[in-house]
Amino acid sequence: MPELPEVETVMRGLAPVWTGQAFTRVTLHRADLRRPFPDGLGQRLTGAAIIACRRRAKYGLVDTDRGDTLILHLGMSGRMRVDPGETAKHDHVVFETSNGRTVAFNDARRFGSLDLVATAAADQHPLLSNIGPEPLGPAFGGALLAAAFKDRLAPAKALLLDQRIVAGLGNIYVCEALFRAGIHPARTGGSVAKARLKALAAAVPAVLEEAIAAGGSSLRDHAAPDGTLGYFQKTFAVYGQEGNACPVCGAMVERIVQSGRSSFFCPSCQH
DNA sequence: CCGACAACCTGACGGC
DNA sequence: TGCCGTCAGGTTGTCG
Repeated sequence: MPELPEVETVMRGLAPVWTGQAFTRVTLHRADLRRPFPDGLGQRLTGAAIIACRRRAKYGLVDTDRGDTLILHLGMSGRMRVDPGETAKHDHVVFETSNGRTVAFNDARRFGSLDLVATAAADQHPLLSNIGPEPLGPAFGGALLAAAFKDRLAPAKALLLDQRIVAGLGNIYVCEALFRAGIHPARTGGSVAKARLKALAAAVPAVLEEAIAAGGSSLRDHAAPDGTLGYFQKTFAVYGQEGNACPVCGAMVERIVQSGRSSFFCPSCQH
């Protein structure tokens, strides 16, 4: 569910609630999500002060003054419920902080995860060590895409989804970025023209920035009554638009399945 | 090394 | 109303 813009929005929402506060209580309602929680997670966090809330790829990182970093992944259905009032079904971990606030990690499908690692070694942790550059950072661009796509027979869709090439893209924003760049999702990486790669290098940060801006505005609205930080409503040009008109040319948006996942595209705009 | 696919788990939705 | 099949934003391991 949450891709880079959603995780970014969640961490920006968490930052003012948590930064500078200490965890006063961490309640675990189960021992695992996708993987077992680290040993002593609750005790190791309790009493620790939060220095920073940040993001790397689709992971949220919470640095503490004990030299530990909590690494959280929202999986497909994870949300952070701020001051939820009552505990709800699938509130697996509840964090209380010294400012009297409560945040519940809710994850119905339990594909999410929590890990606690040394801050200094976080980048070398197996979860993060093989992840490619941030698409909103300086290392991302046409040259990187050209190198990653060169001679590849895998479809462009699969390459953009590969976290080792570029961090944080998921099914939605890959579909949207390919649409903007005019690249058919099934086109092999190696056959994408240089000009299209350049367009793609511009489209990727553009769609992400717009999504973050939309998430930020919905965050200010605090639309969800329980303060849930998760993903936000946004309409997409092609994602989920099968059978609807392409916003650019009016042709009917199509859906194909690649590696078991839906790809949406405009057959007239994308080649 | 590369690419496809099943598996993990629950909920929402459409059809009958 | 209820049951069943299908699908969902991610990641990881296995197989050919």
